[in-house]
Amino acid sequence: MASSASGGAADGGGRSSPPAAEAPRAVVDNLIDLRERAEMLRNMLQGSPTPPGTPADAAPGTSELIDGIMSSLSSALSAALDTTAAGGHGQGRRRRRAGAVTGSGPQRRSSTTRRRSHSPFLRTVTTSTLDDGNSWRKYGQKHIQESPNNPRSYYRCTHKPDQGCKATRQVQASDDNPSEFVINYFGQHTCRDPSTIPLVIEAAAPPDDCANLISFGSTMGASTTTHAVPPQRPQAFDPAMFVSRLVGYTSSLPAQDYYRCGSEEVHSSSSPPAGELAAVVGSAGMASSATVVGSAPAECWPGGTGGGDMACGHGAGSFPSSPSSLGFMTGSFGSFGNAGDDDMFGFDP
DNA sequence: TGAATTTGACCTCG
DNA sequence: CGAGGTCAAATTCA
Repeated sequence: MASSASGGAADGGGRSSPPAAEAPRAVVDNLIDLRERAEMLRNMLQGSPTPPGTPADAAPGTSELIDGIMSSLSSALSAALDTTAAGGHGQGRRRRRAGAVTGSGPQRRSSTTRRRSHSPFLRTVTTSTLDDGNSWRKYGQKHIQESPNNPRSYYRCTHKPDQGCKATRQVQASDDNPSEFVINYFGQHTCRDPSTIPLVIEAAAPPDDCANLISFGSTMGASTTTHAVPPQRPQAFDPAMFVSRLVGYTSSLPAQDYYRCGSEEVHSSSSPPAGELAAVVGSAGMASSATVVGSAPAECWPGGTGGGDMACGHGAGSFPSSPSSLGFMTGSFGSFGNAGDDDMFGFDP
């Protein structure tokens, strides 16, 4: 309940006004709820049996309408989250520190601190190397209760100051295998570092022979698992095509082997249930057999009430079976479409 | 000397 | 109130 009881805003400079901080949160909640309902509505419409002979796109207007609604909701949600997270971009905070001379006196940190539970995207990778192809700046380390022996290190994208990239990660040595690291990724890279620029989609549509295939594999010879997507609804919205469009592919590469989006990468460590989509988003230069074992926070994926419908990264990055869910995930997986902006929830068709 | 890391204080959330 | 996440001065490194 974001109770601002603690601390009180009475002290000079105090934390940002509680109502102002609470309002965006409520907006976000409402937007999430709205989007969830829209998604349900679309599922209902798409799930309803269509008379034989009816064109696959029986109700294009309805579908597009809902798509538009959800897109708008995603954008609004993104903006709201941005507002909430940014909190006014308080800068020039000074902390009281023994021996430190602070000219303007201690100022309270503005409410930019957000628990990771509110982050729109999370995936966990177990890897033996800290190098994932991105450049990170360490900004903190802390001993946490659940594993006192392995302090958790906090990294943010090197390009945050200059490009405002919001990607962060937490690195922790594995309890089971100290030589491995458990890395939690939050947010996504919006930076345009040349080494992390994603492959550009050159073709307008994937070839027919791979339209229903999503493959999993790594560039280093890890096992490749191919999952066939049942031709459930031959409608305008083809999940596989959507994923292909999402992550891109090049004509020079086997479309099944590389799915990439931004600089984020996702490996599949296990086979998702049949009928469920999953994708590998390969990171440039990623050369480890990292496995995704994490999942997104529940609030991240409306509709994912634990039933597995929304499973951003859950169980090896499995995708939701619902196209609409996919659409929602799309925005969260990479920065594309609206360049430079927070594409966390938006996607550009 | 500038960039990256360390580290303790500060802040939010449950 | 404690745990976890972030900030930023201090420190280290290239």
